Amino acid sequence: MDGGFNKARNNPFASDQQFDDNDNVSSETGSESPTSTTFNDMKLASPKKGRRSIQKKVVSVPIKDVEGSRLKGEGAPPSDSWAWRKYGQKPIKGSPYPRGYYRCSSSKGCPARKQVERSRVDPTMLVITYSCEHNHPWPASRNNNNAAKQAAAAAAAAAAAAAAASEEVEVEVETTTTSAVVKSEPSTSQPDTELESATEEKFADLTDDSILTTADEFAWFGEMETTSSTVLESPIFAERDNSADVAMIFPMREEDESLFADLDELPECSFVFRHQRNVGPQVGIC
DNA sequence: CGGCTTTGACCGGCGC
DNA sequence: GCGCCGGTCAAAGCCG
Repeated sequence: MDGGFNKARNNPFASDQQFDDNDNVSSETGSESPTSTTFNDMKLASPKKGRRSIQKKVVSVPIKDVEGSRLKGEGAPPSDSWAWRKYGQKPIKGSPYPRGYYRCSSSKGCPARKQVERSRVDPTMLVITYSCEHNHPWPASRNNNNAAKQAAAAAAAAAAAAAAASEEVEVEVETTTTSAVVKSEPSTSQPDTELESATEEKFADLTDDSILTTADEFAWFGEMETTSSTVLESPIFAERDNSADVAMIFPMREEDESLFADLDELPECSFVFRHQRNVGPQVGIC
């Protein structure tokens, strides 16, 4: 127990408690709008330990969106094409609903996490907080990059799902290596039940839509396509082409070798996507 | 049998 | 210094 906990303390994600202090839209504040999504670059300000940069994103999703996906109890997270393993649940003070803690299980060592709880201000809304770390050491070997990329992809998917899940999304992210803005206009024709496929849609368009480059450090993400092939091939995507302009924007990776060599210095989970009608590129970084 | 959920306990951070 | 609180661990049980 205690030993295990100490190990957890080595996890740069641990002790992100204080993020809430800086995160104005943290679920703790209950100030998030029912359809708001925020994605903040959280930095560990611990004066004692090495700083880690963690991004946190808060999403509010109508519960009806998640019901039928993987509902197995209160606060069940919406399916976002990535595997999340629940590792804890706690009652939160001030909220009648418990908060569930999930960790990405899509790949080993995936750093992505999320917290799911019902909004105390609107019980019909589910507040999902995605978090991912910056400056997380990447696997040195190329082989391991796949896992790392999957981890990043999961985090990216989380952000993408968050963006898609919200009718109105505005995200601003700044990292040590790049800065980006994510905006998502309300998807007027998107049925609530499509939340589950929201993330997939992003990847779907990626396969045949424009692929742009905003930062070469995203090169690794291009390969992620292969790991998400099943998602990319989802028939749902075709339908969405008309209702929203969704595209993942990736740098092409002719220089994979060199790029991966630099992964140690890259933000852990970075991706670029577009989810806005008739608008420019959007970027989500986890 | 492996993976996931549940649940109680533990620890660190923070406020008072 | 103490207590509260949030986040995580890990054992046990469940499920496919």
